[in-house]
Amino acid sequence: MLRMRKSTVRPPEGLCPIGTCMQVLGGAWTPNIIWYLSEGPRRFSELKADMAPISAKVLSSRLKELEQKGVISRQVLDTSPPSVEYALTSLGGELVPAIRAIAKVGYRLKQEGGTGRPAPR
Amino acid sequence: MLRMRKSTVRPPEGLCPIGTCMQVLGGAWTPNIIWYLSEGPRRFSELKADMAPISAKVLSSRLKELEQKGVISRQVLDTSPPSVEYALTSLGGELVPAIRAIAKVGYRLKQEGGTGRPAPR
DNA sequence: CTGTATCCTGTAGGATACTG
DNA sequence: CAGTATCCTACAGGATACAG
Repeated sequence: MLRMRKSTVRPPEGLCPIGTCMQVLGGAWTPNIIWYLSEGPRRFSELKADMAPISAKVLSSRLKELEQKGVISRQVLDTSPPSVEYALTSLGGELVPAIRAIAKVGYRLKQEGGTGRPAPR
Repeated sequence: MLRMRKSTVRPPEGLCPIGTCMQVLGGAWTPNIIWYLSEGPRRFSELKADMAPISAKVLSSRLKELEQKGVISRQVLDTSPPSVEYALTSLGGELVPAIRAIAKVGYRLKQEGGTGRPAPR
């Protein structure tokens, strides 16, 4: 259900700095995770709910990756039942402007829908 | 050769604006294309060379997609042999800051390499 | 030079079931 | 609740060959 478009997101890395970062937000849902965490810390199930049809497996692995890269932090709260809170690290916070920039253009793109005005050279 | 990491890049779109834009720069190499075009118009073979091991097929389809979305323009110059010049449209130009933001964080990410300082809450 | 047509493969990620 | 373990498959994209 909900087949998602795939794409390779790892150009050689040496070419330009893009690759490096795309490795971070290249994964499916990754930008969304950052997005939602930018509004404040959030628990696993909350994120899961936020992101509707994401599978636990994928959410879990994206979170693990991001944690390992120092983009988010994971804190186990010893409540019962146990809950885990994820939050952006300061490094992760730096991604937010980038994400917002992307989102901003996303809007325009959706509006213009492919008008394709020639470049203003 | 040069196996590239794949990832789905199309979260439901309704969730947050990210999806919309990730559809644009989600494809492999796509950010790089924008990146190189941001330095000025460029021909097919130049881009191909810029991006080293990209296959003609992929470059071609990415370019076609981007053109269709109004992000780049394609102009056939009637030289002999014929050459084609690609350039960012004004809309495409708006992607550049986003890309740069991504690139910027890319550097940091590479440097810090996963220090993972806890969030400053 | 600028692509398109095929064929083939790896792998991201969905579904589902199960654990602490 | 917060995951992990399996199994499975669609599809992005590499290689190669060919075309205008």
